[in-house]
Amino acid sequence: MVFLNLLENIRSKTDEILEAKKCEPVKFSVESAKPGFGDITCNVPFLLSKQLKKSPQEISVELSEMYNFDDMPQIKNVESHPSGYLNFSIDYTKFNDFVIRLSLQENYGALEFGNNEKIVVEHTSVNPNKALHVGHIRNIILGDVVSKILKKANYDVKILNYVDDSGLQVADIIVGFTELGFSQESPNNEKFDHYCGDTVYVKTTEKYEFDKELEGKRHEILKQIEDRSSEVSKIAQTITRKVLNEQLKTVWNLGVFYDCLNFESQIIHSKLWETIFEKLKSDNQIKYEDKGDNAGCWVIPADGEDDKILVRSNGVATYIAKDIPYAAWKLGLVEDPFYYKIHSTQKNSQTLYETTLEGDNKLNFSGSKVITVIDNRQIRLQKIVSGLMAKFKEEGAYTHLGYESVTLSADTVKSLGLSVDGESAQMSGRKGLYVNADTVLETLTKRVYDESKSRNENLSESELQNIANIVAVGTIRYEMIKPDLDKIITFDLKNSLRLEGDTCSYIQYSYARASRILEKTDVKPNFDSGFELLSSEYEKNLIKKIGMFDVHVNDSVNNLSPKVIAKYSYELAVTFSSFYEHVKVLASETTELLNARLCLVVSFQKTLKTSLGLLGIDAPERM
RNA sequence: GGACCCGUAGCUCAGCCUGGAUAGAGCGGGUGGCUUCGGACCACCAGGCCAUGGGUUCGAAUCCCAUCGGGCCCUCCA
Repeated sequence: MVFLNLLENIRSKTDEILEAKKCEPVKFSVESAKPGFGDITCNVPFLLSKQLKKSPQEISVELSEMYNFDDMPQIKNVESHPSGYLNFSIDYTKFNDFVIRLSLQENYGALEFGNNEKIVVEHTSVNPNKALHVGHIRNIILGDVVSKILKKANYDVKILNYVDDSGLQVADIIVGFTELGFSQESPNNEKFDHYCGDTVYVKTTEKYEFDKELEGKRHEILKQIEDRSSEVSKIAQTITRKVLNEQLKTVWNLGVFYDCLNFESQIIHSKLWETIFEKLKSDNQIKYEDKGDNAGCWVIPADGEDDKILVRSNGVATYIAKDIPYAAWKLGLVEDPFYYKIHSTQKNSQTLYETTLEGDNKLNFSGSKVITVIDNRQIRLQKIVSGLMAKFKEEGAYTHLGYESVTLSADTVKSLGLSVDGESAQMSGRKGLYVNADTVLETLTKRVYDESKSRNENLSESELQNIANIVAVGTIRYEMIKPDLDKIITFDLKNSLRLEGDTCSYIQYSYARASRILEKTDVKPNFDSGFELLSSEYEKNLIKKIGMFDVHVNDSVNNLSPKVIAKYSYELAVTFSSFYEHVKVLASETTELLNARLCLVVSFQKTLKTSLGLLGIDAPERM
């Protein structure tokens, strides 16, 4: 810990001073200061004003004289600002060494939050009847980045993907195959998931409009899918597996990997529901209605809102009856009915497991905490589930990480040959109103490839491909992580191709520039020397920014907020770019200064790489 | 009818959780900077009653309430 340490030490010093002054305890803040107000700032004088019956200014002056930094050489002094704040200044002749040395460590920025506690992150969870589109990408990237951040905070993270292979959406494409005679092989080597989503699904659901008999078939088909011995069920198995495998390829291309796949069909067959249903009954969490609108149903009582029906009057469970046992399973509340087998080896060579009902291999993918990443349209359902889970385990063990959806801009809708009223449109699989993830990645990769080629004459084909891939993936990830979870992303194909300004490629470019500096000199950075020579504003700003990495990791873990790391990465890159422009490293006057600056450049690179790594973004040496 | 989310510069957004000093970025507009560690850049200018109205507070973009705009959810569908 670097900057966090300073903040905590100042906080405890302040606490001691308050105790010595016999003040009532107050909840004050110690945080990084805005430029022009020292390096670290504390608002405690404001909060004591009433209690001590003095002005914040007076208190500030008084307190500022009571600090002693003998045991904190990184702090130069504290000043009372006329506004009332206490402003602390860093002694960079000491702080530099501290930051640069620590930033070289492998686990720089790592924090102790989790105690290696097991935590389950579930994300993706897409019906295996279509290709992934940009809306799914937000879910996948958020889930992936949250997992990485939790790992950084020392949680033992297990990543799950729930494969919803038995719903109506799957039934729809099976209707297409069995009733409308769509070929079970995709034409012209088209990616199979694209074929199912773009052609079979759209065409089949289109037909429902005119052919009500066909629409009736989907329920019949759905029933047959759930009967594992039926011919239709076997076809559905084959088809959904094929689609899933294509979806996984897309996901792997984005650098996302899982530990285990859970199939909904197996959860249904596992009798988990029956177990949990009995448990709910015996714990009086649900009630049987014998009169009123819901007569004959089992319902979950919800205060304020309508009760949620769990089992219909005909005895058939509703869809929420799939989510509840799954949630309980993830939390390890029920005996695990599954065995595990290897599904595949992922692109990063990590083994991917899947659940199975036969076999003898037992593994454990449950956690004492669970985070489920699903968009906010499901917030009502998720509230019910987490409410129920809180009855079985402590409050907060089951967390729904929600976010707003991705819509398409009017221009992008137009480019799909469709029209829309207004500025943007919700995506719709049925209407063919979506942009596939593969398409976005391909378009972006091509754009970056061209850009990079025009800037570099002497790069080989494979180097160009590699750069294009790294920058394209980074760009998609960055755009999905950067906005607040509560903000709707309006996806615009053209806009997403931007490579200037606050974009991933800007950040990556700063890394590539740093690489070039190191490449152009024969001097090997020697970290045994002191770094007090780094004293210009640009150098100090960069060191401070590097040192503040842990503050942002801390913030992002505490709030489950991936965007904090995106913002930090950008700020770090901006600070370096300014340094780069104003401090000519290779033109340093003395060898000592040159060495110190080279070390700073290395320190920056390592930190940026680690920070981008949390976002699942690679840093290229050249681009 | 009920629940949740959003509203900050021409546009896209950060800051809001945890109230405090001068409300920050990017794009777009206007200047300036390559005898260059790579211009996917840097430096600067213009552009804001932080949706509106109340309240709490010594102090509100930030907390509370109401209103207005926009979105989204609420079926014995999945």
